[in-house]
Amino acid sequence: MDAFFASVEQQSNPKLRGKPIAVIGSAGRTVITTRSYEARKYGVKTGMNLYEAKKLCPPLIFVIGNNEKYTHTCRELQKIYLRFTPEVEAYSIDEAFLDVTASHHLFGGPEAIGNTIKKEIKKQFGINCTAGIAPNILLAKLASDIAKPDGLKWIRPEDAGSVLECLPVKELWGIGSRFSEKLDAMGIKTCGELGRAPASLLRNKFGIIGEHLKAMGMGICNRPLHVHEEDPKSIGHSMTFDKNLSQRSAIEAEMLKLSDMVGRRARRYGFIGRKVTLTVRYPDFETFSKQTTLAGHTNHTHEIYRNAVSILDTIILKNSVRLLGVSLSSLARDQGQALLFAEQRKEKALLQAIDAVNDRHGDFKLIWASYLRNIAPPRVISPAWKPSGVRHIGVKN
DNA sequence: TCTGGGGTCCTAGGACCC
DNA sequence: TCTGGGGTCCTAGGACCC
Repeated sequence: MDAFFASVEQQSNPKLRGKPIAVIGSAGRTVITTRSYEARKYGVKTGMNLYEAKKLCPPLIFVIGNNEKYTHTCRELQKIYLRFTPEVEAYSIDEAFLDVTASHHLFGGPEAIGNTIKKEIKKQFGINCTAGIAPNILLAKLASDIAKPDGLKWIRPEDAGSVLECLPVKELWGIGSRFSEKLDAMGIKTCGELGRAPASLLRNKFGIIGEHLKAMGMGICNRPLHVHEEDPKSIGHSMTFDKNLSQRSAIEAEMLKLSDMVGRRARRYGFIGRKVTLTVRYPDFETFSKQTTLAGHTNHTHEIYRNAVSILDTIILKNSVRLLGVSLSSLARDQGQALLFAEQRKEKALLQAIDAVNDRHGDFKLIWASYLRNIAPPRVISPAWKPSGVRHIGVKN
């Protein structure tokens, strides 16, 4: 989708159409999540703080994101894609890969599919999207980037070389600012140059990734579509506070809330984890994390919390805290293993009862009193949200 | 009205084992 | 008259993505 969150907002509120708008979170400290094409002309970028954006674009209108609208639209979009092929990977909340190798002839070719999907989305939701067609997803992503907004581009195998020859390496999916700087320092600026660079040189400099880089420069990509949701590697939550925290009690209350959110999501999707990671960010943005490995797996709120606190006990905080994060990793599926101790069985029963209440009446309806004062309004949804699996968070089914 | 939140993968050093 | 080679797991940090 083109400027997905912003387009949805402009569609649902006609007064916003044709104007520079930016979708933001409701928290005190928030950034631009998506900006309309009208705002892009002024140089407003994703990740910018509001002050900076307003300075660049004085008429900019801030709109607090509405997660339900975006997730609902996302799910409806999946239905459209599935009319053309079962091979659909929901890559993020506004992006999907469709493998139409086996089905395109039924619909008049890939271009016809792209155009039909574009029309159908425009008709149903009033929003624009861009389709990229190519022999692999690296080039399909590139094609859609080139064709944005409201476009359709087909990079045929025989055209890949000429498209890539003069393209800056940074334009490729997987090459960010760091790699592009390092490549630049080696005299490699374009994909053409990257594709021709000696494999040994890239390997010495970047290890295994160096070989991937060369392949990318040549437009080669063998990544298959992830049609079926894969088991997650980690489940985590983090939060930037409106005001930096310095009191230990306030920090612990936030850690309990984050541990509860993590545990609840793990329980909902049937995962247990063996590593707990605590992330801390200071006001100067220095950020670090520490993790601990548990004796066994868990998804119990207080076991996650206790381990996070034990990590905190090993840290001498040198300043107040801007952000805290709690994450559970080394995940396994919860096979309902018997719990050894009566205390654990009791806690499990308690958590099941709490989860049942919250499933029925909404998140945070039944919580621990120690973080009662910490319930913040929901943050704007991560664009990496997926319509199924554990990334499906914070929104009612 | 200074800088969000959700992830994945890779690296490199150290502990530990046989 | 100096100290191998194979491996696993753990940890912290960095790069990338939406």
